[in-house]
Amino acid sequence: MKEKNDFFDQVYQVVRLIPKGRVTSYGAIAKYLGAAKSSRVVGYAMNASHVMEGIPAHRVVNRNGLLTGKMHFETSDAMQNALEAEGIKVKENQIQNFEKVFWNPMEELEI
DNA sequence: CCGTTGACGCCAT
DNA sequence: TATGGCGCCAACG
Repeated sequence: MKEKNDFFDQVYQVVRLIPKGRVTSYGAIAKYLGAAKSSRVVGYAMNASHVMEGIPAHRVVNRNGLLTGKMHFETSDAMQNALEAEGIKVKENQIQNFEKVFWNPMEELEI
């Protein structure tokens, strides 16, 4: 089977590898893929991920730990609810202890 | 085909 | 320290 090296697919695979109860940022994924300045594209890929299954987009937030994309979920509470269901505390759309639950693909994974 | 927008991030002021 | 602007890549009108 052949895997597409498309940037989108790369993003999807990294997002799927995010452990439960952990989160990461768009920039971290982009940087991990070698496109640190293309963090926007990561977010765009997430937008398209909603048609895909197995993409825990709720575990991906901006570098501030803010749930910037919650509005793109089925409901505004879906993202926060999903995060809290995994033990992640969210307050005012912002992840608490963000640096503690932050999952860095650069350290956990290997290019 | 060209212009605008977007679930971001960094730099400059 | 806070606010604004630019860059980057892809999709949409």
